[in-house]
Amino acid sequence: MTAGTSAPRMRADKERNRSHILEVAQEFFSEEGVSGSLDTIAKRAGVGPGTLYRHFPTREALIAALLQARYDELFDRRDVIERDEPDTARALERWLEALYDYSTAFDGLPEPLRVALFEESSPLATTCENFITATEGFLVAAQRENRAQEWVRGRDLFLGVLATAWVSGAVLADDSSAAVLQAVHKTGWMIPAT
Amino acid sequence: MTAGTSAPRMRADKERNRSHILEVAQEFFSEEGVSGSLDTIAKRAGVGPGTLYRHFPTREALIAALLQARYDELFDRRDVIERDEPDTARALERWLEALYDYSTAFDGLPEPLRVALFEESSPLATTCENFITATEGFLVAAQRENRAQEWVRGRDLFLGVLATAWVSGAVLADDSSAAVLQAVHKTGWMIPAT
DNA sequence: ACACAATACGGAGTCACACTCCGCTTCCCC
DNA sequence: GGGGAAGCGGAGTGTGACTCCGTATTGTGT
Repeated sequence: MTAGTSAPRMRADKERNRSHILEVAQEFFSEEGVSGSLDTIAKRAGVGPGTLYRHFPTREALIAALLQARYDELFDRRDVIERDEPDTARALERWLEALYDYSTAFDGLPEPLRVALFEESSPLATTCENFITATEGFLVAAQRENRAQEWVRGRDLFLGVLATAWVSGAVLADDSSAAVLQAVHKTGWMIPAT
Repeated sequence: MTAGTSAPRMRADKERNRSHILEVAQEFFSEEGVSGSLDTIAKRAGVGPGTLYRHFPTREALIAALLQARYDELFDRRDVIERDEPDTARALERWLEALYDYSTAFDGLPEPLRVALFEESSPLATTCENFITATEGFLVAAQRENRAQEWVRGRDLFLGVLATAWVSGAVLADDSSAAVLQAVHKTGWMIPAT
């Protein structure tokens, strides 16, 4: 059989540029947050802006490509939780923590993720959908054992995580608000074990 | 005695321009959200950009001026709640609803408010501080009667409200997520009456 | 009523960033 | 190693934030 429909093999220079841009963008977004200047990324990568935009037509596309690696890692984490966490509420909690870490990967990341939730054309949209589906899985399991409020949905919890991550983005290093808000959120959806 | 230090009386044209800019900005921000183009506001108001920036040196200053009117209204609401709501938890809840309405006044308003919380130089900063103080008042009263978790602070609840408002900013009209998140938040900080 | 500071105005100008377009280069296959 | 397709660079365009200074408007003292 052939290599499959998904990888028509790239020209060498294209592939080289693409991965180099991603490296540079990774570093740049880590320093400046996801709303830093794209032209600067191109300059730092030693390519023209045209090249950057040909590879990643929008900022969201670039972010999506960067998140791809972490995406796989996140779903590994999900599998681990599913495998060795018998307590359904605790499992859901751990999954939400994982999601939180994911959406805190870069400064300002929650914003495009939130937007993507309501624009199906965004390259981040399907990513978000997957997160919601996974969340829904953990949530339903917890609800079946009466360990989560039955009036919440996966979508709501995902938005809650995003909102918490959004707040953290501006929180001072010594401020405990992010932790408190996570606790409020958790106390809100969870039903304590009997 | 003289008119006092606070109002050195403005030149007629200055006063006229200032209030006209505010009218236009009010309408424009209502349509486009608080991150719309300032130059466009100047154009619509029939003044040069210089005039707009002389009156309101930053976007935050303009927003702050616009919020001033609603600010008074909000604190009236606080007084009403304080006067005729004997249930301390319900009083806090109503106050948080008022804050939520306030921070939903314009599209995108939660963002500058959040930023202002961590930049004391912002003209919105003192506004935020007042909100937190007021929230703290309701919260402490509720905590004294064991109707609110003792590990939350006014600042946390304010941030929680902002976060909820932030989510609502992108929510589809028929989506109930905003309401659910508010409920999660409430369930999180509140302790049911015995 | 008038002149003359003082004050405020307007809009052209600068800078930074997003994003496009096309002549030229590089690659790959025969 | 030749030729056509694929990709590249960077100059160019458009928009928005924000400044600067010559000009117009205002209020006041005479």
